[in-house]
Amino acid sequence: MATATKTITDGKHDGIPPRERILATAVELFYRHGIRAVGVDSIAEAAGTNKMTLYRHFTSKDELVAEYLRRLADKATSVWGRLASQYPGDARAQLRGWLHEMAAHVESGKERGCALANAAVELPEKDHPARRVIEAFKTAQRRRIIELCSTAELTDPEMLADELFLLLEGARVTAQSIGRAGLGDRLVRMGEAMIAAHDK
Amino acid sequence: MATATKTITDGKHDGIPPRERILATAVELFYRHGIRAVGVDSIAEAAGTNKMTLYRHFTSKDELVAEYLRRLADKATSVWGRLASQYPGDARAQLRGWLHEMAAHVESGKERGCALANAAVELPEKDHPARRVIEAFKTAQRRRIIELCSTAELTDPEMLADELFLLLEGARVTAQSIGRAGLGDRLVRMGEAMIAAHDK
DNA sequence: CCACATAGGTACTGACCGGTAACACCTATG
DNA sequence: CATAGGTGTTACCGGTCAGTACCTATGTGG
Repeated sequence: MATATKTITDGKHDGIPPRERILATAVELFYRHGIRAVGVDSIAEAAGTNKMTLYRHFTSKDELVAEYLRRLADKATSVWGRLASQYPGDARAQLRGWLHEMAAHVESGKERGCALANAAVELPEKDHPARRVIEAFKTAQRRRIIELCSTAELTDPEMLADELFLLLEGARVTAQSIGRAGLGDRLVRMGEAMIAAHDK
Repeated sequence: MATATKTITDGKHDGIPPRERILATAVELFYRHGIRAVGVDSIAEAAGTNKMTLYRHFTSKDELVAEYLRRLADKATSVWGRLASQYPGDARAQLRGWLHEMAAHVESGKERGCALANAAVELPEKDHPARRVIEAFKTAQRRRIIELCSTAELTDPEMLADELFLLLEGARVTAQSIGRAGLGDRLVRMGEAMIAAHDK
């Protein structure tokens, strides 16, 4: 089991500091196998270091998990800026761009759902440090979509935003049970139809 | 930890056979705390029995998990029959009835998402016995909704069914991260709007 | 050249996990 | 009354888990 998971940050840790290697490895392993399924030992080893060094950078596994989610949340949040600069001043194009991007992402390769949502399933204890990260991210995400629908001057923006938000959340869970064949295209069609239905 | 989880099937196991008590306890504990978080020992103890008896009825924990999911899948499937007899010959009423029921369920009490979907998140190994149960249930569920939309003579039944299906799947995951305050009402509004949009 | 911080390595603790062996019990049926 | 099958109880196995103690590099800045 230990030898089964090969080094992630590999070659020979090219001057990348251990904390970074550990986090990159955590992103890979936690997402792929689940948080509870991956031990800190496996992460340390796959990151080309050891448990002691891991515990010098993270006070506990729970904290490592929280950091792991924080990292993914930041990455997911960054797309809004990219879309804003890609379609400046065009809120609706940004919204549709997000829909298309998510649809492609859901259907592509190694999708295993939203890491934040998955973590919420795996960690029901409501005082877990990861909980704050998850709730903050999802709430912000929803707010952003509402705002986008609003500035795009679509009717009933909050309802449309919820429809789109839940549609995509649903798609990402469902991909894990039913599968993701053709899901991307269907997602785009449904999303576009919802947006069109809220055109003024 | 052992003493923390009190007996589920309690009073004094009123002639209920151990297998039944174990399964009932598994439904409770697996759903509430997650599958990986609950040991077979806890289940046996909370069921007022012990590990040996548990293993006399289930060949492994994985099999117990599969049975636990099978039980919930059957229960969820049974509502279709109930709705059919409640609104005989009226497919659209059955569909709307399902929507309302799910909305109420999502907002109510101790919702922690769909047990089947949660299990898919917790058990990514694709050869796990639970996987077959999950996939079969979700596929059948989707098919049933498509068929209902179809016989209700709504336009583009497959797309509408997917919209409703993903909307509710999304709602159940989201309830675990953002929370479920007011979600039921919003769910009904969105679902009704989707159905209305597919009226001929 | 030394001091100090950071990293790697090994070995350990104590708890828990899934699963099994051996044995005592209790009840129902012959 | 005898026997048999389902049940309860205890103890154990090997493995893994999160977390820590301790010691040895290695490198960097004074």
